[in-house]
Amino acid sequence: MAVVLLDGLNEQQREAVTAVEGPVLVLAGPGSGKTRVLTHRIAYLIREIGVYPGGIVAVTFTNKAAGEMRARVEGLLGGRLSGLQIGTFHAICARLLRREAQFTHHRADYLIYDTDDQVALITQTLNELNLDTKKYRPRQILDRISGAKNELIPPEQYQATGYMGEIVRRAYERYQELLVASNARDFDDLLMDTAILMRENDEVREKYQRFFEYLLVDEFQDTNMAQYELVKILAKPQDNVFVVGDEDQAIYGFRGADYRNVLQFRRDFPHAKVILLEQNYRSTQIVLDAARAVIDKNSHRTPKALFTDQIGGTPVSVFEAYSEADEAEYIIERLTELRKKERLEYRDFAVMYRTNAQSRALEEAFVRNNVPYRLVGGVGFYKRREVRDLLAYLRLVNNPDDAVSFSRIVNVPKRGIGKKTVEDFQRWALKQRYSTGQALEALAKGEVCPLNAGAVKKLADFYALLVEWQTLASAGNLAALAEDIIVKIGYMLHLHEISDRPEEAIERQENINELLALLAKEPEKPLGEFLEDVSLVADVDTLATDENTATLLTLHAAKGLEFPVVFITGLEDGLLPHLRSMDEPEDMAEERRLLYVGLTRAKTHLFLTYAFRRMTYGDSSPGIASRFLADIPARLLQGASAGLSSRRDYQTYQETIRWQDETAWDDETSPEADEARARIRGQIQRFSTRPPLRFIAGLRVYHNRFGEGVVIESRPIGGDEEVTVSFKAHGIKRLTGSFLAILEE
DNA sequence: CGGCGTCCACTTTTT
DNA sequence: GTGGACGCCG
Repeated sequence: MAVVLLDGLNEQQREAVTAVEGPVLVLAGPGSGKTRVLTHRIAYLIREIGVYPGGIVAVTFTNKAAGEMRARVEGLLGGRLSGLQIGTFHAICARLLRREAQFTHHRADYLIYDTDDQVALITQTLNELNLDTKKYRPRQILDRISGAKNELIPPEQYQATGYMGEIVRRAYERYQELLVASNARDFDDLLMDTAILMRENDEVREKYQRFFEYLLVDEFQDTNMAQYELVKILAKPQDNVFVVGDEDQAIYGFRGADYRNVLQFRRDFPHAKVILLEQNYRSTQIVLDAARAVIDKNSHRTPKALFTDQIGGTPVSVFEAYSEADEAEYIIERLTELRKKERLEYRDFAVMYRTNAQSRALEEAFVRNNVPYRLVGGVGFYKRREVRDLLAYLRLVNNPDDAVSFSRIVNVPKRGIGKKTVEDFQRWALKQRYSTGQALEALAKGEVCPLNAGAVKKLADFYALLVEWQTLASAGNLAALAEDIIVKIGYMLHLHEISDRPEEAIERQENINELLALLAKEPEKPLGEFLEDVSLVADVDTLATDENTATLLTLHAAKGLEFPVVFITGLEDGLLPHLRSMDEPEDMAEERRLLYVGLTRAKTHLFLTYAFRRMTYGDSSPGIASRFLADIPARLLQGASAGLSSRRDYQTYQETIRWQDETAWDDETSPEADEARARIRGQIQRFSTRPPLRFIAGLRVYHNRFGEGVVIESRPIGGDEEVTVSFKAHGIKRLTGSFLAILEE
């Protein structure tokens, strides 16, 4: 058996799998088989060491990774495992807090607020405190609160610095009160509350320290302070803690993650065994070299000697597109070509980008060319208005104290409970120290209140509906409950009313049906459990791997994945690196790591693209090649087949890059460096190609409706051209080139 | 109270 | 280019 588990592992991997006792830190480069190490280690612990599965806790970054890990361990051991805990920090904490609810401020059936809920609640808080939400941005306040929670600072311990700090302190205090009153937690609370509970309650802490015998943490570089605190506490007393990470892939700093935890781990566990996984089994040497050239520019890192058996490889292609549409067309062309030439499948291709907004142009091109694709993230299913509405109903049935859900749907569809009524109601509830649910109940029972009779009646009716649904919910059929809600509130009709176009209404209906189907899958599941599942799913989790389609995703979502062919788009200064990161060196380093993560997802083919101009906020702005591009040595690049059409342009491009390579400046921010970079960019742009135009000024053309005309000017749009034509009978029009016939040269 | 028009911020990234 | 927030008016 041991033979099977350790078979095919290299020396370092084997060492990591079998280092059973004490703390272990695995520094794992991309593609070095860390998932393999984790799964084999769990299997090894269970089969060879005889550890009880329930004593093992493995923490992953996404639910999907958790599912995959479980499947792989079960595959190795040949059967289902009960008790083995694999999940995200958030999911594991959520469960623990339910079990230990008696020691916390929340009931066991508390619910989890996502980002949108948080914004709604903080907005309510700010309004209550008479703070202008224009001046104090809800998102900003939430960021500060989130930062505090990540550092395990509850509102009462929050030290306000400055005027803004005082605002945050007051908002934090009230926001937290409202959360508790709604019996809800936000994502950060799951971690903070668990960590504080562990710190303060000896009995509970010792119970879990005993219970969690072996702790394994994946993506350790992306843990924040609260998570690391949990690791430290739960590792004791045996300190059987096994963490796997790579500082070069730390990309969640914005969420409070601190890759320095990797260094800190060595200090906190000085006797930890440190194992380096440096052999890469994923990529060609060229891909690795390109990635390395990019990441090497980051200072304060442990250099790693990544190596691969796959010598050489296909050079990395760089392409300057005219526009984002052109960029997308280029991708489709390369994809189609490679699919034929190299017999690749759609699922072998991934297109990555910095921001979700970039997916739009790509999607359009994929649809237009009938290339099947799947989008990870973006405006996810659970973020759709109709889905959120229905979920809010379910949540309110589950927990009538849920203030956010209440204000979301109390008047959706319209039932005559307007803003004024809701405000009065909330003020009264606050004064009486009632939660939302208690206030509704009191109202329905006829308790005196300052609201007028009509308003009371409407609220009482609404409450009666809720009570009815609660009965239905306890009867246990989720799908039946949801259908009853939809019918009683006339939701399908409402969908038509809020939709601008009939197709939109149909789409919304389909989303509702999808949600119903989801509910029908597990009709017996308790409502609370279903809602928790829903609130903890990330968009990455929805990535189904069985379909044969290309994948569109953000660089963040790409972590942990691999594809034979990877396109990284939008390599422009301001996008990657993102404008918002450009003035902080730490943020710039993270942008670089983000690109590094993207580059190292590729097995054999890597395409890097940027656009000469790109639509943002509805108007077009010029783009310049990302400064990161200049860090990749020319010997790894190919321009010719990447659209740098003429040999001369290609050479100039290569020379430019090579020149840069030799004059590597050490001070990244010096004026000289900036100037040099600007010059390179100028040259790259000047000598790169634009798509050749079919239509040039003076050309005589014919249009089916407008008849004969003469071209004034033309510019490329996607694979097509936008042509301005002066027609004999209709004057000047701007139209798509493919609708024009050329009469004569 | 609700409908409609205007203004504006939004685009970093996610559990 | 678009959705959400706000203000005015019926």
